[in-house]
Amino acid sequence: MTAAKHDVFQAIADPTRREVLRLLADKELPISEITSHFPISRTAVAKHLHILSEAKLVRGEKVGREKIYQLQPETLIEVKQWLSYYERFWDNKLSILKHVVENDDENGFTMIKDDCE
Amino acid sequence: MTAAKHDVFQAIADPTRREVLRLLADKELPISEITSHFPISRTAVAKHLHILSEAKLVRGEKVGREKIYQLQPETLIEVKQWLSYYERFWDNKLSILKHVVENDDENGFTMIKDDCE
DNA sequence: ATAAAATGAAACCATATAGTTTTATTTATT
DNA sequence: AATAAATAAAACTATATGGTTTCATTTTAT
Repeated sequence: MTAAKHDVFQAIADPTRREVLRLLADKELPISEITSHFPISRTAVAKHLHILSEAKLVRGEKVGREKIYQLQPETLIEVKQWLSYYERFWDNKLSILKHVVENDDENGFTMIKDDCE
Repeated sequence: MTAAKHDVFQAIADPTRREVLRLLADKELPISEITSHFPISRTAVAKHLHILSEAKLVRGEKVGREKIYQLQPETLIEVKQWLSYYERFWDNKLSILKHVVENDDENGFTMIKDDCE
């Protein structure tokens, strides 16, 4: 197959699309419901869904008059594989922790120590 | 800190920039050398490096008349963290293997089974 | 002291991106 | 049968992106 116009990396580059993926991770949803979570038009959301669809991150099925989208999470494995090349640089967990702490307020994560039994 | 114009996800969206990261993973290089690996102008490469720099994926240091760029791999941890949210969908290795096999010729990877002792 | 090397910076260009509004089509509902 | 709901498709817009060429600056070399 020839490479599609949008690949996974481009697809996840947009913050709105990443939010859409998060939504669909919880459950499959029709376009209108997805739209209700964003301040943009339904048409704009539909376009994002097309891009996600091209990248195979999401799959849409027409049911009655609505089109229901669901996450296709396996595709993200491509990203994981790409990342794995760089894991050698931080396969020691300390470097990860260091980075996370240093960027605590930037990344929108609240960090909780994993093994605080 | 306010979000920079380019974040990690946008930075890695471009194939050329991903190749640049690969190059720098091996060793730090000056702009001109990086350029020699691509069919585009030095100026274009410099721009890519600026974007990677904004995203903190690389760091450039001026040494004499050249500017030497090196990889800043910790930043990729942000991507790993983002991905981890979806790991629950394929934390069973079979689904990963399934995906990899099905897309063998598309992703340019040769897969070797990990634990084939 | 000049010339060459390496980069920086500016101006420009074509296309892509992310959004809009408008119009049409399909499918329920009443 | 008529209306409302959900989406599809098209046309348009502003800005971003990825590239170019040209000119200036800084730093070796000869």
